[in-house]
Amino acid sequence: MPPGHASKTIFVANIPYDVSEEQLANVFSEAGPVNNVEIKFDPNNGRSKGYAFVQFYDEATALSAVRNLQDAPVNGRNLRVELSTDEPGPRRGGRGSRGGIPGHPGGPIGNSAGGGGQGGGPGGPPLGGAGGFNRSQHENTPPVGGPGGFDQGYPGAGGPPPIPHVNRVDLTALPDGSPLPPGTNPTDSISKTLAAVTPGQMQDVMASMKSLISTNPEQARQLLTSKPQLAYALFQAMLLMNIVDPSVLQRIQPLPTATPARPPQNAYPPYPPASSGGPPPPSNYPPYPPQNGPPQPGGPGYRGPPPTQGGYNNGPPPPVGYGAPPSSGYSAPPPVPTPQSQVPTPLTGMAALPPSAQQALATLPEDQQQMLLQVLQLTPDQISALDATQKASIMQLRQQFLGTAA
DNA sequence: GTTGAGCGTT
Repeated sequence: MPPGHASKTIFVANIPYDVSEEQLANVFSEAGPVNNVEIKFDPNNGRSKGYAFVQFYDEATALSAVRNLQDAPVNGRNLRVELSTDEPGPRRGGRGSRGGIPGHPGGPIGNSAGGGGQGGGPGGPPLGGAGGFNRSQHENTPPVGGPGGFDQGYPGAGGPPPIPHVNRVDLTALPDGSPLPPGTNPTDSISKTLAAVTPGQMQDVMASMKSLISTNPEQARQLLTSKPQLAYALFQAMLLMNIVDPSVLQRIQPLPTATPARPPQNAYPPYPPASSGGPPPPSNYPPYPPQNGPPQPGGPGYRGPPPTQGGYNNGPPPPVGYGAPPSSGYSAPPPVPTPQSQVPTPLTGMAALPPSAQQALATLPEDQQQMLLQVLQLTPDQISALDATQKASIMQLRQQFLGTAA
């Protein structure tokens, strides 16, 4: 590398064997947007070699990571963090397009790992999904919002001293909420706010929240319960970004007797927000990095069994996707009727559908069947009350399952 | 435990 030109990649050693790339990404997203994480594995035993390369989008962030995350404790070991000296071998870059991720041990990690707490990328195709991070080794457009989570100081620039490795959020610095203009409701206000946020900013916020949750869960809990509007906004953002499947909503039980911490006015508003003139949500979210699909044992990329992750995600995996979206790219999450309002569960049942639609539905998991049934049986009045994005989603589903959009 | 891999060829 040219002299004076620092690397965007840092070398991280002393990583516990059971830490996943996602977890590392969480840790290092503290310094700024992370482009790629590669833990090196021993091909013979599938075990982590205890070191990794973390690539950022720019040198300043890499330096910040070295400064701020030096000796950061992760699962009981203190990370050693340095700028990486050597570039990866000459094989990188030019070659890797022949059916699969070349050589990368994307397998042993990334299925149920990670602080996200939800396995299986909902938006991604069930097979052959892209890796968890941007796999490109070359110049990559950094996320909007630019580098840096904190302390972009260069060495010697008189920056602040490295901060300790615990996320601290000054809860008192946040407003409890601001009064809404008359005639607006919290739901729309949140939607509008989200619509004004760029995908890059959204990703930054998500990364920060994930990081907080994994490093300081108790404070994350306090934050979310004391600012329910934030919790709502984050969840809606996750829907927009395809991080969670809308069917998750149907599995959320309303708390029996709610804690006092609830959204400011009415109880949890339904998603999507009912009519009202709010602008449709931004539809340009790239598919959020889906989890690495585990390679098939015996397949080219397989490097042995994944290291077991402690404690995350022991529940059943969520269903993948919503049944076979026909086209590529982002499609807005189909509106999910919530139990508490609007769709009075007109479960006329499968019988009301044409046989072909019944067959298609039968291949889906139970909860998706129910969701689709509801969507497919919306009345024209109900549909016309939705915004354009949602209508489009419904039309697409109806076209797919009923053969007609009307 | 501490600086990255390896079937192939348009």
